[in-house]
Amino acid sequence: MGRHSCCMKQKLRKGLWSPEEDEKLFNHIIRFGVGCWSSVPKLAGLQRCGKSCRLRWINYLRPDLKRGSFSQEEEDLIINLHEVLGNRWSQIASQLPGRTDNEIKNFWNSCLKKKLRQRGIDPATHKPLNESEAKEKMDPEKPMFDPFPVFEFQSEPDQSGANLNFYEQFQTSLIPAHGFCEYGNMLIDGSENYCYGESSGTSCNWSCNMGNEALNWNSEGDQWQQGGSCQANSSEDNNDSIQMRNSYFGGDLL
DNA sequence: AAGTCTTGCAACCGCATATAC
DNA sequence: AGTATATGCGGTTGCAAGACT
Repeated sequence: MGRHSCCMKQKLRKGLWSPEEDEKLFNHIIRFGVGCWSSVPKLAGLQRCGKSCRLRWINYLRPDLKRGSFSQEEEDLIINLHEVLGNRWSQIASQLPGRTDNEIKNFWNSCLKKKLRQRGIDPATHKPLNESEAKEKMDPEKPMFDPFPVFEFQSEPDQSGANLNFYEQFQTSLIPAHGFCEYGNMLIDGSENYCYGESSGTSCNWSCNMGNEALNWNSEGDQWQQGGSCQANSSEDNNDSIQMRNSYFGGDLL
């Protein structure tokens, strides 16, 4: 026996919304704003749970929603973002004004997946299908997409000096040639060479300006700041390499 | 015309995280 | 610090409409 949903507990309405319910919810939020979703149904006179009201507003009633089919630009953007972010629909949606995560998720599942397969691309890995299949056969245990990729950066220059610049290693390792790379809460646009944002929780501040060589990261002692080449602080053990792990869910550097 | 299958979308469910107390 | 409640997210389901036989 599973647990009862909030609607079951309170014998609230479920299923499709009627035009009357839409009107009540819309009018309420236009007049009073969102406030606390759990109190919205009561105040708006609806036999729905707050969760249901929130979803209806976000996915359907919001005035800033863009209606209609996705443009080619939006389609390309979704594919590029999905390659970097995976199924993090809300983050993808945040890059497409007027589109909801639910809408994008549905569009991906019903349309884009098919299109990519027709082009011979595996929608899960964004790699050619035969390559993905071959890898799968070689090692069926190993997932195709590693959600916790580990990147290594050399803080000691190699013989050619090619790794002198820390952020260039960072950029080469993490950022696709074109498209986006998300690192924690930061979003890097690979084509424009910039990033922004800061990680969540207790620490981590970011500001990168790759084009003009500015790079700051400050996380309570562990820090790399720079003007030119990187000053990498490996606080734990002064290893020759710095290992950065991208936390898939939380976004903090470990 | 009627029945079945497929597709697209709206909405629900359960879980994780954030916030309040 | 621990618990309860609210919110946000992604996966999944159910249904209506169109396509197909």
